[in-house]
Amino acid sequence: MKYAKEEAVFEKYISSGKLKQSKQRKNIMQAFLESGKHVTAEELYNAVKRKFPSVGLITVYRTLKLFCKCGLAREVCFENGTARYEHLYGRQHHDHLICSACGKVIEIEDPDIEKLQDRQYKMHGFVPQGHRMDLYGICRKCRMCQR
Amino acid sequence: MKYAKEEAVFEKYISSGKLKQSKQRKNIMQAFLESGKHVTAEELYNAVKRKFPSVGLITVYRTLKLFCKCGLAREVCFENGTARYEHLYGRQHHDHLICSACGKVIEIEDPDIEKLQDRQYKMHGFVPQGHRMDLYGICRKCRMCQR
DNA sequence: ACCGAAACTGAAAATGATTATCATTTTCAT
DNA sequence: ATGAAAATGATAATCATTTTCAGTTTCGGT
Repeated sequence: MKYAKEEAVFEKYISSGKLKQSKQRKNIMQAFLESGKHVTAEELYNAVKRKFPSVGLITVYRTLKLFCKCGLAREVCFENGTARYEHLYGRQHHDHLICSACGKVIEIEDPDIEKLQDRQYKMHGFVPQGHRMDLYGICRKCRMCQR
Repeated sequence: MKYAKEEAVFEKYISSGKLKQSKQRKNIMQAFLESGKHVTAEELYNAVKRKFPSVGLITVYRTLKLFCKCGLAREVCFENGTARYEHLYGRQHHDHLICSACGKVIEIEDPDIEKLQDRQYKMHGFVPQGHRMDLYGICRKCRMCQR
């Protein structure tokens, strides 16, 4: 029961709507919780298929949308036109520092920036919901190798 | 010659590569420079077509990519899978405050946040290239109307 | 445990945005 | 003016994602 809390969140969401449980959803959830920082629908599909070959890509898409609705995940899209899903629950919120050359993504946290973001929300009369911040640059290694 | 500087940037880029000028590119550029904050390729296509019905959507796509390469524009994608192009030249850099309910986008600037971002770049040994920050929330108006 | 309505699934087809192909036209240095 | 190189635009292709729909599963009420 490693992910009891996450499962509870999902089950609460399921029962609050008129939704139903299914083994597919359980399998997809398990694979998602074990996955790394930012998964593609397709990547998650491949991970699930290793253990449960019967699930379909379509169901993975649908289930990821559910995760977003219940607050377990968030959809973010980096450069190319493919959506990635990020964990929202049980992991620290973080921003991204991305190397434009090699594509490496470093997760960063900065409480001071968060404070200033809150200031912006207040100034404009917004209720904060969440944010994303991606810093693009060139990492040390790529800078050394010239190209 | 309202946009002389922007045109100069583009021409410099054109001549530095082995590229060529064309009336389509001029027309698309004009429409882009007159456009609002964040245009879709399709929106720009429609704007251009009003004055120059002969240009094709494909050329608009290609030309927008050129604008990105020469530093006049930047591609950003918000929620849905459609890319939007943002002015990079001759306009202040800005971040986004987005209402999740009505979709309104407010442009914000905060020098203090920029400073902290630079600190992050330094801490990780990155050379800064640019960033994007999107703050999601609910605006005052949407909060009032309950839904 | 059984039943049936409602929800879920997965395959195939549809969609929407973007890109590749290619024959034709345009640009530009000579 | 000429010709090579690049640009254009129509069509077709691609890629990620969504819709459709017939068959399957879930679950509350019996």
